[in-house]
Amino acid sequence: MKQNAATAKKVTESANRGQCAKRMSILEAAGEVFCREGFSGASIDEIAAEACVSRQTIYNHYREKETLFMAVVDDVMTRANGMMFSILSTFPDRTDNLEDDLTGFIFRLNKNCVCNHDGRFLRKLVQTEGERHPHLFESWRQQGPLKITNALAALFARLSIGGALQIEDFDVAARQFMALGNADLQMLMLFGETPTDEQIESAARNAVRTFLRAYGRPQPSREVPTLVSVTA
Amino acid sequence: MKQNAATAKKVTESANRGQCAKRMSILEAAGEVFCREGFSGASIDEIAAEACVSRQTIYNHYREKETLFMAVVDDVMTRANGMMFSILSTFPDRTDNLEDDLTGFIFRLNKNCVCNHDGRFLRKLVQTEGERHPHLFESWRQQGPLKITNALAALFARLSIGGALQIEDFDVAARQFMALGNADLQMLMLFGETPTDEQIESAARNAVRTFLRAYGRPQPSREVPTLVSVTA
DNA sequence: GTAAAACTAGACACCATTGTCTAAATCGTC
DNA sequence: GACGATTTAGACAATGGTGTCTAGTTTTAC
Repeated sequence: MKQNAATAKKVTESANRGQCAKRMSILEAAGEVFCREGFSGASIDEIAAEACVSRQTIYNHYREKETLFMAVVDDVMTRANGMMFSILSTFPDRTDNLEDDLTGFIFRLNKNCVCNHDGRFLRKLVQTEGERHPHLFESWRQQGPLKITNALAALFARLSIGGALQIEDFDVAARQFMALGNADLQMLMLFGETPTDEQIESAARNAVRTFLRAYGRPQPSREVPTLVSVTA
Repeated sequence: MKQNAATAKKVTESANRGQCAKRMSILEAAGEVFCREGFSGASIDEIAAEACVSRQTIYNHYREKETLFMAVVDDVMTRANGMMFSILSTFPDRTDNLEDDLTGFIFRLNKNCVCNHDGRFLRKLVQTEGERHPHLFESWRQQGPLKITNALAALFARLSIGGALQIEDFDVAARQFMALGNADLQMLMLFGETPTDEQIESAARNAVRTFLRAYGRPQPSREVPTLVSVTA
């Protein structure tokens, strides 16, 4: 019995490993082609070639083109949301050196969620196929971007109550934080380019500097030396 | 001779008026369908139906689908750029009441360039077909968004030199101004919704308030009354 | 090694679309 | 009303894509 269970498990695992590799290969290739060509422009043959798989295998795993598309969307959304919340959990706790901590946070957010493959793919997908599949992206919107903004607002509220920031509307501040973080990257992304680490870092620094100029408490550290030198 | 020229002109004008109407009707319908379905997904028959025109007429005016697509892109780009510069010329001159003036400016910019039909169409088009036609959008990028940012930066420089703003990097400030203006609208737009005037107005107000908190000179108008009342 | 399962290559019917062609109809001008 | 230019509807071949089927090959488990 024990052996049976063990072998059975081994069988399915092993069987799945081969299948799973094919499935993942197909999903990845399909994502690439759907993203590049759009749903209508993508052909199954092209996907099969890019996945190094026969066309029939695709039809075996995913009944038809539409099913494959859904699977691709689901896959990338799940991955993107997971990454998003993972990054969100690294929001700074301490309030000493808030500028560097926030800069690091938005750098991570941009690098791993906004500018990376999945993020770009998702945005493009939502734009190109959103009208055609409204229900498909509504769930993502609810549990993705919407929750992110809420979570960010809550974190800003904590910092604000703690006295590190002076924010009246936390939701607005959260959206502005995200917007500022993308300000220097939007144009690059719109034209399909992938920003370098240096560009993302610079964008993050600019964003946080302005954000803190608007919402940070009037920095005492910078004016104290001036006063001292004057009085001296 | 005079009469000849006059009649000839009248003839061509009149002939052109009918043709021109058809052309515009086709361009508009094609834009709609290309935007909705993407290049591959759009069918000539669908465009013809939406333009209330026979398929052959489309082929008479634009030799093939690709030509039609180019014409559509060119048309919308020209119109969008014109509107953009028109709005840009309404950037505030005076520095009394800068907050209201900037709010009005970004309201106009968002309403007529970013959130309107052409703006949304162009962004979607660049995203979906940008990879397929790199040269097509490069010219637009050069003489569109890039020039806008430069112009905005120059205008901020003027305000900054005049003492109304305290900006170090004008290019960064210009990009941040645009980004803040879109902060509250981005999510709506991404999902294909058209923001209401109230939403655009509110977004503009939020954006300018934060922008001025970051870059405005420490507002004297708000503290003067306090000082006066104290001295009184 | 064997048997079952998965994969491959290619042929196939079916359908949608592109772009051409033709004959009839419509429009504007004289 | 007549004429020329434009438009229309529909037929048409050619193409390319989807999804099915089959026969043969490879992989995997035992």
